[in-house]
Amino acid sequence: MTAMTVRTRFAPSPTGYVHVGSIRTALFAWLLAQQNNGVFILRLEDTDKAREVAGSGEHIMESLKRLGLQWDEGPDIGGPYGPYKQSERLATYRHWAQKLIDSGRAYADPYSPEQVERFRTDAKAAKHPFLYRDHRPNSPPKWDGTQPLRFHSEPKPYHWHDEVLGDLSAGAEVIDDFVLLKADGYPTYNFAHIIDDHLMQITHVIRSQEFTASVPRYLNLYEALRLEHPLLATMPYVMGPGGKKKLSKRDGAKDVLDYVRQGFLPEALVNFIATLGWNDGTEQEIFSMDELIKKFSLERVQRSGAQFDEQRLIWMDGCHIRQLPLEKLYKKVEHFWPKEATNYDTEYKHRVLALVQDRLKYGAELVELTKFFFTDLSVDASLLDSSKQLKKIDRQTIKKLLNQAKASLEQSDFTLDDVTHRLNELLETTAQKPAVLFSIIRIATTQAPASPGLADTLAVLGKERSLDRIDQALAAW
RNA sequence: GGCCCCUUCGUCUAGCGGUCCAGGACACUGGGUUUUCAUCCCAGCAAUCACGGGUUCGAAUCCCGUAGGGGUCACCA
Repeated sequence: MTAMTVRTRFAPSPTGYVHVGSIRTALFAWLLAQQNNGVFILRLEDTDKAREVAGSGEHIMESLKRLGLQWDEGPDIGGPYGPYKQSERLATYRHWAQKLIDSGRAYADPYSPEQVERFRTDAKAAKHPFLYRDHRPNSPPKWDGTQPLRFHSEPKPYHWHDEVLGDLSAGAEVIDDFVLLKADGYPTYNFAHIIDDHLMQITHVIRSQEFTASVPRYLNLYEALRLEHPLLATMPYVMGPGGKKKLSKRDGAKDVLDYVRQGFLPEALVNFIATLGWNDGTEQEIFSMDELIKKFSLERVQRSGAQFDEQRLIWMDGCHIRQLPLEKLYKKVEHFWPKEATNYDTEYKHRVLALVQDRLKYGAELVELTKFFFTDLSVDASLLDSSKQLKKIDRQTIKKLLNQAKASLEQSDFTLDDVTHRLNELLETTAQKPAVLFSIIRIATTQAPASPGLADTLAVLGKERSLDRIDQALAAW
């Protein structure tokens, strides 16, 4: 007996960008497909033309691609069960709607939107849940395609299993006659996704929490259609700051592409998003893509919401950066050099990158961290005053020490070994602590509040530039 | 209001009846590594496991309540 191919899907509506919360749903669906040698499908649910945002379909695809979540079937590349854009599948939905009409399980809604709205507000005023079927017409008109088409539900209680939440149940009171086809001819999500998941042979429906309350209605519809339902898995929300509300665009949730643009590594973003609400049961925190594919499981997905913590993402990106071989890191941060770096060859930039790899947290930080390797910064004497070690030492002493350093470095060939040797020698001849002597030289040669190790920095900077900067500092201090 | 779901350090979490007066990580604090910032290493801070009842020799873990939070009740997804 051959196991059924696992087919998962990510089905966003093109109404904007994807934030961390929705991308996590996509990631888990993708991981599940990869781990089972299955198929990951991208389907665009563009059935609400009022809310649709032009270009967001492309934007979503770009986001997935940049994170490495490539789909096997989708609107741009097609596949055996296309089209993968719901607006291009209208005839299919009408066909299935007709089946329901024929079996007496769908009927035309005779009310105007205002009338339905009135039913709703009345129910709300009476602190009652709104049920359309309380107003179900006895003899609905023949459906002519201009009225909404409603599902004729058969209310009953349901028990079902959710791969994440476990066994769930709900009573008959939540089952209602929801709209299948809107007056504009487009299907609702509630109808379209069921037809598509079936036709596209989806095995696992992984979706966010707001849909769990609707599951009993879906189950009722599956029965009316005589279809088996796929495995269902509910993802908890990713919460925004404060932890009370789900992450949302309204409250400033960032586009995942923004993180990519800031130079966060895809593998770090994926690691972070995956471990926000999932872990493998060990104390491991840093996972490669391959490890995630191997170890992921729906059963270990958290049942409660998880708050988004950017600090943790920053830390994690630093971890991934440090793990990367220099050459790979070089390729990934190519776009983040200070603009002055264009005048320098790749060998020099490699040497600079090697020095800052340990302290780099994300790509965009590269500018601040390496600026002084590429351009002379104006001499800033306030750096001396803000130094814990130097603020108590008078300018004359500082300049005297710097002159001594200059004298020695003028003799150096500026290899790392020689610079190191001379710096050590200077500590002895000046009888100074490194905290004092090295700070002076460091500030003189970098004019930066922070830099890599002094000997390394000088060796990369080179003799001419280092001595030049020492002279400038001596003149200005 | 009805229905459904959730509840362990500030945050992400481990834990599926005894090895937990609760472990790890982020953040924070202090110390160490020839300067700074960072890495790395040590140490510290931090949850009476939402609360109250049971069950049990024994409960963060099982059961029942309560409270708090969230979701849903659209011709949005």
